[in-house]
Amino acid sequence: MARRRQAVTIRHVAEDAGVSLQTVSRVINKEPNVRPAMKERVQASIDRLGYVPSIAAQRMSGSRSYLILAINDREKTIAEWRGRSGTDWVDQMLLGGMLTCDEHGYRMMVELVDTHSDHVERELSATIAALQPDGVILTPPHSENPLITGLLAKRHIPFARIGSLDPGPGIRLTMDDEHSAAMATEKLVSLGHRRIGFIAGPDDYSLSGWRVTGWRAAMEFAGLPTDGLCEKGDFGFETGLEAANKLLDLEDRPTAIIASSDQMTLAVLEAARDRNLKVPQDLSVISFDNTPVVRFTDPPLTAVDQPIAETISRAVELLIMAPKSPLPLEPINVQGQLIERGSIGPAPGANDA
Amino acid sequence: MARRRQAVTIRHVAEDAGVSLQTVSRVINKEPNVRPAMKERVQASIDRLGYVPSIAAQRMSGSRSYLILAINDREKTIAEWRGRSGTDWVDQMLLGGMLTCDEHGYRMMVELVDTHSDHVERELSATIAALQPDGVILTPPHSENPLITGLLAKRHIPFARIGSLDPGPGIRLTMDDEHSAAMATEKLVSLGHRRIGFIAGPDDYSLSGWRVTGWRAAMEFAGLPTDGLCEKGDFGFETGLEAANKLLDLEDRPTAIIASSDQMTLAVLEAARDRNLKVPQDLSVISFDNTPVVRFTDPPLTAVDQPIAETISRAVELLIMAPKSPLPLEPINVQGQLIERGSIGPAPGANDA
DNA sequence: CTGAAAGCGCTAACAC
DNA sequence: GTGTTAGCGCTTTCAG
Repeated sequence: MARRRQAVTIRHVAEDAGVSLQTVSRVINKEPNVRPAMKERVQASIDRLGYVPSIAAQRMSGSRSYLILAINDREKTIAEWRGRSGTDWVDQMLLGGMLTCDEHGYRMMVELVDTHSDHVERELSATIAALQPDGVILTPPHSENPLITGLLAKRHIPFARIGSLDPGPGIRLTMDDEHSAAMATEKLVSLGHRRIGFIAGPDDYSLSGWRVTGWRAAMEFAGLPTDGLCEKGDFGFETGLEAANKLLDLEDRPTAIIASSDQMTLAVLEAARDRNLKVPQDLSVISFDNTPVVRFTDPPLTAVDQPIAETISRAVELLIMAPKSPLPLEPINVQGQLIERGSIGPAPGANDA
Repeated sequence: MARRRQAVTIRHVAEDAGVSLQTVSRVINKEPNVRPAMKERVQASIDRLGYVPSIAAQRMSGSRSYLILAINDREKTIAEWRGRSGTDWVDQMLLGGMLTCDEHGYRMMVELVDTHSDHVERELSATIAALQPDGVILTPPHSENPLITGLLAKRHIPFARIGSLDPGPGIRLTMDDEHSAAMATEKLVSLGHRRIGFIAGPDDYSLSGWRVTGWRAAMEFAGLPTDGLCEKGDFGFETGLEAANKLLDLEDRPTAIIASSDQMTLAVLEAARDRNLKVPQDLSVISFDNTPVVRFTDPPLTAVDQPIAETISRAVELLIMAPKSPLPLEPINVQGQLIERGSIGPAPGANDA
């Protein structure tokens, strides 16, 4: 390959504007101590020459890399891509992350990391050494992996933990899971449902617990029982089906079910079909995620939207600002909305068959 | 921000192994002229110290950046993300691209570029100057934008053009659109259909034309007419609906329709529903793309799968090899498959109402 | 086969 | 306010 050199460097700009490299550097980095007149002259040269700083060189000289790294679970992400499940988590991350990075002259890179591997640390160290990101976004279950958070903290790399409230370093952002679950539950209560089942996510996601808490609190507030009405899955279809079957096989079966992911809700729909239960006439269903698939099921799913794009956008913003303003210590809550579609209705007047 | 330095550099490795920087560099880059014994010693130090080269430094000293850039249409991509349409084009690109990059120690970055803007060149130049990618993947409609291909060629940056057969620089890769369309058509013909409509994509995508060609050829081969049976959309739902309506309003309306995207096929389904046409009893439907949504429609869609992941993977591989082995001049065809689902059936015995 | 020197483009630290 | 100097970590010459 031809040894590619930078077409136009800071040196060219300096010569063109008749100033020192440093002054150009100051203008690029919007540093103070440059007279407006000079600044303008330099900027004019930059524009005319079409100069753009090389991020490699910037990074080399010890400044920022203008790179934000978003880390996702390797196995899960690949499985979703391969299965073409329609989960658009990564897309929404990119939507929120890339656009916000753009605004600040940053770039976002996505990395897949295997949490369960015993060499997470080495893997992550390698990535950090190679890329030198200015900030890292951790998504569950990485957000609560002490090997990862510890490494980042030790390296003094600002990072955000999505879906984690654990004390410790890093910005914590949640999508207000407890409140969302309560909201969904209240909605069903207001429709007259009294037996509302809940399918929780796996324990290694903190938000699984928060959602259960929200559901339970809303149920108790309404004076309704929760015993035996909570099953658990791993967010996937298979386990969702098992959980749904258990709930629907209860003697006094629920007239409504909230499931902690779209895939598990798909399973609820299937379980209902198997029993000739009509949704929403015989069974109301509310989902979590609001991925594209919810509009295509029969009936379309009422779902708690996860504001992924906005959450990542907030995270990016805080990470970029980190050098200037310290990271907030308090968790940040980006609230989700309940998007109503056809899968919920009034509780059936009669009891179950 | 704390001035972050590389934790362990090539210098540490050199000292640890008792050799010169150069030798370490040679080992890293798998260059010849290193005795196996020495190589092993150095590699041992690398492993022990957990050394990873800084890509910034590598890039700086004029070698590779280990970066492949994948460029997508800005407006379209953002619209799809925002609309949560379930299009997983970007995900499939990442699936194929990231994993293949990984294997070779490369990284893939996704960029959104606005083709229709009049400053594409400046925008792209800036990105290239900042990132210095070793290879670029162009997706339609960028693949055929001479401003872009010209710039890349001038800069001697290896690039791949997905979905383009135009002569000129860059590797050309297609998903064999003509053949796929013919295959879909033949399938319908074999089911007894004689009036098979086609909804083409927009003209600024070459592959739109190839698909029409494939359909027309198969129809002619079967001795069937095509007049008035080809409408056009922009891959989106709205225009798909218009096209579907036109076809279904024909006096001698088609008993089968092939549409050039899943979104347009969704529109065909809706148009059929509006007319109380049952799919597949009254109307058979075949789609292009095979995005996640096709499994959730009623009935699920028979679709031509676009092997995006594999195509991007091939492109990445060739791009990475570019310095060693010259880019192939001939186009590369990655063949798609027809995935059969419930939306096709035998042609109705009687004519239309 | 191995090593020493020079420099990539930029910014930090310091002088003026 | 502005310029000068000295690297950052690596690879590329070019010597041995």
